[in-house]
Amino acid sequence: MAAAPKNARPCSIADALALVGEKYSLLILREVCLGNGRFDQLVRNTGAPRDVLATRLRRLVDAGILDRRPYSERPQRFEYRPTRAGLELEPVLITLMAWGDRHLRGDDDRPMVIEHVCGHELVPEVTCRACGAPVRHEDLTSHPQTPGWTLSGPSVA
Amino acid sequence: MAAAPKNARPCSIADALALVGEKYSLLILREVCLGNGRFDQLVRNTGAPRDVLATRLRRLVDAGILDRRPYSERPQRFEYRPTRAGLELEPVLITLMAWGDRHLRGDDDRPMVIEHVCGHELVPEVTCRACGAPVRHEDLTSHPQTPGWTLSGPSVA
DNA sequence: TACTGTGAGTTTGGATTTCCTACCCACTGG
DNA sequence: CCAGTGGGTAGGAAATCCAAACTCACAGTA
Repeated sequence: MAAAPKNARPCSIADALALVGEKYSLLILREVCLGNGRFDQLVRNTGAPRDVLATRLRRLVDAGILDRRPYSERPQRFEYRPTRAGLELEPVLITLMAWGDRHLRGDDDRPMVIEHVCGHELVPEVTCRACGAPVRHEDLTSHPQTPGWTLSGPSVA
Repeated sequence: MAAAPKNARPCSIADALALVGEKYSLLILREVCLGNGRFDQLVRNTGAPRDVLATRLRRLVDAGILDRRPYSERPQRFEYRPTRAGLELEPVLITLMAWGDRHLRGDDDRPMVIEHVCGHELVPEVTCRACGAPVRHEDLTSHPQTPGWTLSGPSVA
């Protein structure tokens, strides 16, 4: 998943996945968002092999999704924290988690529950900013913007 | 990414990614949601090698995310369409696409624009169903539910 | 009848990635 | 001095990916 597939539809989903779609990347981001940004915590909590973790961390830092900051000189120790771009990816994680809770588990064995400041449990909902309505498939119309690509595929081949 | 990492935090994000986190899976779902559910369209539009595509399709059908239905007998031809579970994954794709548009591109070269029935361009926003407020990192508190796992990691090791 | 094309895959063999175990280094606390 | 912890590397085995070729069934044309 290192690079976006070639000759494929140009798409920000593909681009985003090329960055964060590799195995463990989103789990790393999850832990970092939970405040667990140290190497060994990440190893324990994500289950990633140490070398893979080191590679992913470099990539995510390069991509501007994580920030690597020292929390101790002598011995030098670093901790990873989400940048603004990283934090803005959190809603994706939350939405995915809710999907997994709903479709892959019973409603009663969710491994994690998120509480919102409003006092209720967070049930995430993707809405249209303009009208506030929840997004439903039937309410959407897609408009490709790339010359040569129609809704159904490349027009010139 | 075939299976969820072992010894790692139990988590629906990990479970969901074990299903749809493999390379191309989400791009396949994107195309299927756009209505492009035929094998050769998927090959062209996702850029996936044919064998990988065949493997992914089987997996997604088994997982109940896609439905494989004949659209022609003689010759037998099949087409893939999203199930309800698949459609409910669409908001994740849309949120991810918006993130990619914002962070990986200029606002003026988005490859695809989605229009909402309300007449405006869709700008997706993840909100709290209870209070309707957009989800912000600072407003959330996570509560692990699994014995042995705290916020920062396994407590018993 | 033969000839060409299409849809939906499967097969093959090699190139990449990932995984896992072990090791290394710097330091700390006892 | 010793064991332990944080943050990595090294090396080979295992899994995955990829491109291209191949299959099979049928359709259209001539």
